[in-house]
Amino acid sequence: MARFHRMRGKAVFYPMGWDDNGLPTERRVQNYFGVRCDPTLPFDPDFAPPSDPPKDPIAISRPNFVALCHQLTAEDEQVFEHLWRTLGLSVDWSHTYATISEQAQRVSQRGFLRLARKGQVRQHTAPTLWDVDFRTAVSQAELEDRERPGAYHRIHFPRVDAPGGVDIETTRPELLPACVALVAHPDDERYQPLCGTEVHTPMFGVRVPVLAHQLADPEKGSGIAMICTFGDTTDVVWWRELALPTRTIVGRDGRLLPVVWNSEGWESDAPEEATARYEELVGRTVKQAQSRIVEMLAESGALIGDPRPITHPVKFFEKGDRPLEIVSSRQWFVQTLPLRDRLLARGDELRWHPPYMAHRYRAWVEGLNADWNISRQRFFGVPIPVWYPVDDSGKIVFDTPLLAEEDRLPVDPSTDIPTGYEESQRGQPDGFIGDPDVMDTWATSSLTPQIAAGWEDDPDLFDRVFPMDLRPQAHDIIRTWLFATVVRSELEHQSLPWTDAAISGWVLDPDRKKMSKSKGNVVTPLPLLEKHGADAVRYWAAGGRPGTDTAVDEGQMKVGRRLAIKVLNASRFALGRLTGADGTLAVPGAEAVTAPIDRAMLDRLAVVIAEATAAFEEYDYARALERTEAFFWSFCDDYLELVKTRAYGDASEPGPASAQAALALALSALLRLLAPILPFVTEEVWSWWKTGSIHTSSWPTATELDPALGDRPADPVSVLEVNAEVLGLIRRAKTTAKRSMRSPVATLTVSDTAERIAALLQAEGDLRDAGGVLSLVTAVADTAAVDVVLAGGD
RNA sequence: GGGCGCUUAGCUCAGUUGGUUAGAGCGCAGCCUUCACACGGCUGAGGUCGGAGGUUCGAGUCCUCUAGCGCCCA
Repeated sequence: MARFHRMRGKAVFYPMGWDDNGLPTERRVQNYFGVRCDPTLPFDPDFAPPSDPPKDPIAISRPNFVALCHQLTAEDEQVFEHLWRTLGLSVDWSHTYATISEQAQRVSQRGFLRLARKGQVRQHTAPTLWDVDFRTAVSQAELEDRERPGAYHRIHFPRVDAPGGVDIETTRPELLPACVALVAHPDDERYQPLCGTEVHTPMFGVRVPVLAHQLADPEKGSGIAMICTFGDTTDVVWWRELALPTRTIVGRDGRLLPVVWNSEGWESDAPEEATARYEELVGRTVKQAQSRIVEMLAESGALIGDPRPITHPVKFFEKGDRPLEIVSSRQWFVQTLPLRDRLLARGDELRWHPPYMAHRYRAWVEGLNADWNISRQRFFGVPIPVWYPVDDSGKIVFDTPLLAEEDRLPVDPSTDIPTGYEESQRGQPDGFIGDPDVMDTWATSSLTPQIAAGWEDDPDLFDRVFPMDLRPQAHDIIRTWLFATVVRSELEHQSLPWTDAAISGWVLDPDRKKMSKSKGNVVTPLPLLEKHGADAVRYWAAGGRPGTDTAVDEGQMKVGRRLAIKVLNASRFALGRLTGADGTLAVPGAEAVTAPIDRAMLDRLAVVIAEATAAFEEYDYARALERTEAFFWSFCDDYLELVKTRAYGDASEPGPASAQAALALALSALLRLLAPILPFVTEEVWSWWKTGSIHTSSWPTATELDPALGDRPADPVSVLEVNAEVLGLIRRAKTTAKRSMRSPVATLTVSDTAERIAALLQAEGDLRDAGGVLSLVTAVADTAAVDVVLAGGD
């Protein structure tokens, strides 16, 4: 697309960006060097990673860890740049950016501070999706559901003030100590009498109310559920809407936290039993705690019947290995829920390629259920540019954060000092403390248009390129990269960040399976580029229509290579005819095109140019290529064969001059039509007879053929098509007779309509030469027929 | 459960507003090597368009229902 628009005369701004901050880099660094980050350790200026990564990771300080991240991403970027250059991406490498660079950090932190001052990013303590292995919060956009085995456990809750009780069913019995209420649907007659009463949690003796809420599903389990803080996102909704207390038992490491029963918030009518029971659970992982509590529930008689196995969707961090927990923690949130309508309008305003991808965006925005949590408890990322005062008792005052000044950016609050303080006051009473978190990687990559365009650093560039024209990306990150970028642009500039989004599919393995490291079916591009050549690989890639997944197909790469070689050979022929006896190029002017068949070929070419141009304008490079390629093959197979003999003639004769002029016009246009897809072979051929790069030449237009075609309308019956058809029949006759294509035809008899016969005879000489026809007989008839009598036949 | 996409020759896919015998490439078969191309050329065989019903003079192409596959969201 960049090459097409550049040839159309635009100054194309096409930077490359490396998104190198974030978890994937951390994980790669851990595995590559055999280290892990322990932020409590001091910086070791002499640390060097061992040459062989040890089995047990070495704990290193955060600055050491971050240094290794920078080192490895720099190496990886070299590899990628080499790859993209080999592939022939026409990137302006002088505008390369990286999301961890100082400039990107400055933009990212500035973006954060602008929102913070407007109150559009705020911190508060809230139930947060939490990965217990990575020990970080994650956002709604990073969730995925995975089907996992589980079981419904039926548990009896006795009433407090009356005999009897109620059975609930839960897949998370280990959260029983965190139960804060039971809930049933308000219309569920079975439980209406219970609503407003209290029950005891079994074994822990905690009084919890029975409440009604429309989200309780009468069909699910026994129709009444226990609300725990927090088992899933529905618990969070109930907790918020029913104003329930919080009883947190799952820690950030995924293990059960200590609880003092009968202390405030943990009131129990059976504190001794609760303490004894909980003793057995504390410190265990969620999974371990579950098996133990089920045993205890069975012993105590509270478990009714056997657990009933089911398979159900469980929420995971997309990069995680264990189910997410929900913990209450202090995080920074970008407001997205109040923006929903504006974001939907922006989605409608954006031009999507293909258009149906707009549905993905709409579904995502309509389904938003939480503001965007951008705090991450990780190490390699852009720091949140905030400190907090510490009061005289040593307590952190979160409500009055100290925002960094914009002219100081980028800052790292863990080493930099807020204005008005001294380093000695860090962590001290009446001092300050830095926010320890970094931002979600999407919080920075959502600003890539601003980073690339030099927002506030280069106003001239920014004015010229923002909003941009095109975001190219795959469909899996519509809800993250695309969505987040729209959010930030809306908040900061009240506009779309780009007018168009071209959404690609995935590259699948040769068996049409999704590539994954764990399956071991990853195909890397460089060996394919080395084996088939960049033009060939690009040809295959260009066949992947927008939005459609495409399997790696070496067969298609071979076809692409054949096309490239064909371009070389056809060009060699055409240019050979345009070279005079003295070896210099001699191209007759366009007005020399007089032969009807030459004009017919150019008529077709004019249509192809229009079609390819329209397709590229719609970002449909696949269609543009298809149209051009189809024309090119028939150009070679039929037109070149028909005019070959004439083209060898003397340029001072009208016939040869017409053919040569037409060849030059067609070759010039064809090379340029193919240049965006096959940049290397077209540039090579261009250099044989033109000055300058084909990639800065002008895109072909139908009007450039006007000097040859005039304003004459295209013939209703194409001289080229009729003659190509008859030539095909001659070839068939020769093939059937197992004769060489050069063997002569004694008599060719063609019967057809007067119109088609007339068209045929417009190129009689060419047809005779190409088919080796000694005698041509034509007849006007209602039934079309072609009879080929080969000479010297047996 | 809601939504989106796909289902056309052995394989991968085109078929734009419904209109003459449904196209391409790969693969397959056969033939052809001086004069652009054997890292080739030519020719050929092979589908009635997932299924059912409907609208229409006419449907792969519009509508309804239905099956299977994939994806997104809940």
